[in-house]
Amino acid sequence: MHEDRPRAPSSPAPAAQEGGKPEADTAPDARTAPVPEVTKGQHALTIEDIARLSGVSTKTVSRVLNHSSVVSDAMRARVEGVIARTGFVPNAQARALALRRNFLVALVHDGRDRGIAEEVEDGLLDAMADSDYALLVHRVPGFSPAPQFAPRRTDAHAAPNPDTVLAPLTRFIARHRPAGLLALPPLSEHPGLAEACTQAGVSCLRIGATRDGMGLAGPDRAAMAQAVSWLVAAGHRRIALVSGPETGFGAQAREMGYLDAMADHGLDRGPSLIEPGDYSRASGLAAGRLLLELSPRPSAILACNDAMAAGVLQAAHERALAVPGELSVIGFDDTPLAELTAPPLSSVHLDWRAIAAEAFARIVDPDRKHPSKQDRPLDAYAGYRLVERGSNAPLAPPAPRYRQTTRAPAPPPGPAIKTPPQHEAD
Amino acid sequence: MHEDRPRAPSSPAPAAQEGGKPEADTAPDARTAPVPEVTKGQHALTIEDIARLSGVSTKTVSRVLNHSSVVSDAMRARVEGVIARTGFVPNAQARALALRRNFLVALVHDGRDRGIAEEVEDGLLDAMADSDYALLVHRVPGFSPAPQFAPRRTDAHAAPNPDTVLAPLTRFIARHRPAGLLALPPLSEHPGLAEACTQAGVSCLRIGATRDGMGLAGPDRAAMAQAVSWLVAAGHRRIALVSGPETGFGAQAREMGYLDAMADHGLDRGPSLIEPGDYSRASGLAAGRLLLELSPRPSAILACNDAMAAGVLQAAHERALAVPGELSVIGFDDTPLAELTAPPLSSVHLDWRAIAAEAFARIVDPDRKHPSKQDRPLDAYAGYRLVERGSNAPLAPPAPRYRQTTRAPAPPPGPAIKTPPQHEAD
DNA sequence: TTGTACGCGTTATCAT
DNA sequence: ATGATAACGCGTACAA
Repeated sequence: MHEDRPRAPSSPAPAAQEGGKPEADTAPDARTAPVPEVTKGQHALTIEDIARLSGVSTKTVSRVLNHSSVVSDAMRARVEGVIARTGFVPNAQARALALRRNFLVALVHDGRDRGIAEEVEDGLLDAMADSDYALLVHRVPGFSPAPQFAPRRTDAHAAPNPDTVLAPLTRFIARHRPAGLLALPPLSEHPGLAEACTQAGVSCLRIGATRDGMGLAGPDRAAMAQAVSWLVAAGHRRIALVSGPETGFGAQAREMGYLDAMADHGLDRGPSLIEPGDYSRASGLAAGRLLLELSPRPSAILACNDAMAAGVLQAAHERALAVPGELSVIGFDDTPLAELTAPPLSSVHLDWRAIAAEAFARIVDPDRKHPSKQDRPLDAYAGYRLVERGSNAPLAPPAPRYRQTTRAPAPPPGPAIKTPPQHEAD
Repeated sequence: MHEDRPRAPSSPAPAAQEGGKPEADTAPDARTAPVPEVTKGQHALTIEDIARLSGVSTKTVSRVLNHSSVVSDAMRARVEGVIARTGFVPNAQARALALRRNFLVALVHDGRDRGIAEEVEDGLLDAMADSDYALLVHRVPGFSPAPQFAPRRTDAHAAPNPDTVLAPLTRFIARHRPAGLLALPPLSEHPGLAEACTQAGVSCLRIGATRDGMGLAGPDRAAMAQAVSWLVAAGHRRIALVSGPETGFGAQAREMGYLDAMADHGLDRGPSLIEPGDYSRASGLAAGRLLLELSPRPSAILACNDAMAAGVLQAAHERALAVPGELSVIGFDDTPLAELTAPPLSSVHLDWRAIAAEAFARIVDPDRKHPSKQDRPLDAYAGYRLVERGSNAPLAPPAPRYRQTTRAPAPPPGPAIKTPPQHEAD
């Protein structure tokens, strides 16, 4: 940074003088002599130190570290003993440089839709917990599917000004060279993303349904269809949907699931029962207001994510509608916020953590890294289930005449979180 | 990884043959010949390529990259032109190795209290957006202050089994060598954290108030006191508090702010008005239930974070208490979830993003990196304000019969989000 | 002001 | 099965 300047006042002393770190300086032989085995707080240990302490070459230590199958057991035990005693940890940067393969996984999002971001991040951290990998979190400006950044509507398929998202992302990749990249929706739906990553030499995993069908998606369509069926089984007939942005492919899958099930049950699925949102709470509130004004009011509203469902709850609150007494509300994704609403939100749980774990596995495992196998649907891995909290209930048996005051007959007291018939899609 | 094994089927071809990347192989001179200037999709460009393309030495390119002040303008222009044309980006790992200083900032948390984690993470990403740095997110097992992990209560000052948190963290640091480490509460209150980081050679910034007063804290105490004063000005007299875990120093600061203000206003601050929580929604719900059973019911409840405030909202919902009509609820931290509750939660906004930005600045800026200057209170940087959403209101004008007082003449109605007198603590 | 030789910590090649 | 040597990409000391 400040090379060639008169004098940098930061580091008090040159690193070479800091500790007693032995280096092959002029007379390497003199260094085989007494050296404190556990050199704490001084300069970091290197593989060379371990080699010297073990009386072997650096390459042998390297082999031990990399679990090479050719080292003899005796040698392995000796080296591992020294490593354990000294607490040596190999330097990830140096390994990355030599291997041309970094021990970083990048999670890339656009700063919105935090709900599933948390789930995926947690799942990744779980998966990486005992590995050598670390998690890089990166944010890019965000692109069209989100309405507030879409000044003018263009063809949904058109690449929306690739420079603002792809160019910075490419620079990020080139700079830090992560082993793999995980893109979160809606970024994962960016048309040029996969190719940009491939060109930059990192394997790209996209989370969520994508238009090319290669995203790491959960069974969105089936899950939403099942949610409708559950409501129907609970006596609901007039079931509305707050859909996602029509530019989003994942949102489309969920909407299709709704349409599937409504058709299967022979229910009215007129357009008025579907209000589009943009995954934000505000849009859910707006949609909820509209839906609750419908002439025969829906007795249940499904939302394509939890934030919009929270907005629907708010709309119900505004109209003094009892939830779940007079209105059932069900969200989607089962994000942490679902248990923070009042009442706690029932939600369709998709196992984003498992999907994240699978993504990590594909990045790390050379076999799965093969282009033909990576970044494709994951239906086999992730199930779904309805997590019932308190925002849904069976339709009250006594059909309401005009304003029959037979208030919700004390819904059956059950456990706060009930998980009815788990449907593992496999 | 798979060295010495018979044959690794992963990489189809040795890297050396992949592209036309010129290397000083046997006859370096032959390579000065025609080379496509923009070599896309092939092997990554190095500083050497840029040097050759610009007709200068690698060191000159390095100087340009590092904004050294000794390069001539002509030379700088030439090199920068080539860099821009080729889209070259320096390899962070190689720089880290040479500089012995990594371009990573680690954000470390224990997996809970996601609210402020998001804010801090966003603030960091903002601050790092145009820098060479990247954000590493790491999770450690979590330690005592959180009740569910505290099997038996010991002295709050005692180090709670350092091995489970410090040892893995030390390994993480040794492995990835971040330039700096940001610890989130409650991890930031871990007694041995700062020393462990210092020993490992990374600068450690702790977010939130710490017992030694060196954490990067906001004006928690003053902000909470002000929150009480705002409620008093709105006519409230019976104001309850859902406090944080008494082992947490940050939570203590907030509770003290409450006590300060209650005393200043000469109000009852008996222990029954304070219910302890653990920052979880469930604890807020439990505390809310208790507080709402009090004989003269509190007209306002403050919570030490937003999640607990959400629990209080739920408790009010259970008792069919109108919020804010019959009960005002105010949260703390102003996290994203505040606008997802019903009604949206008024909350005391602490500028965690600014605090995160300051933390990053201290990590990057060599001047601030000096031990005597780093990791100390930040009152001067962060202000606070009350973000009014919809969960608080003036006490209903029809005053109680006995205590007829001319208090609080219906504060002026304002916009949904009002930021009353900003108090910059400086 | 610019270039040369070497070090950073680790792994791969090729010998033994 | 193990070891010497040369990369990996970039920065620095020192020379020019």
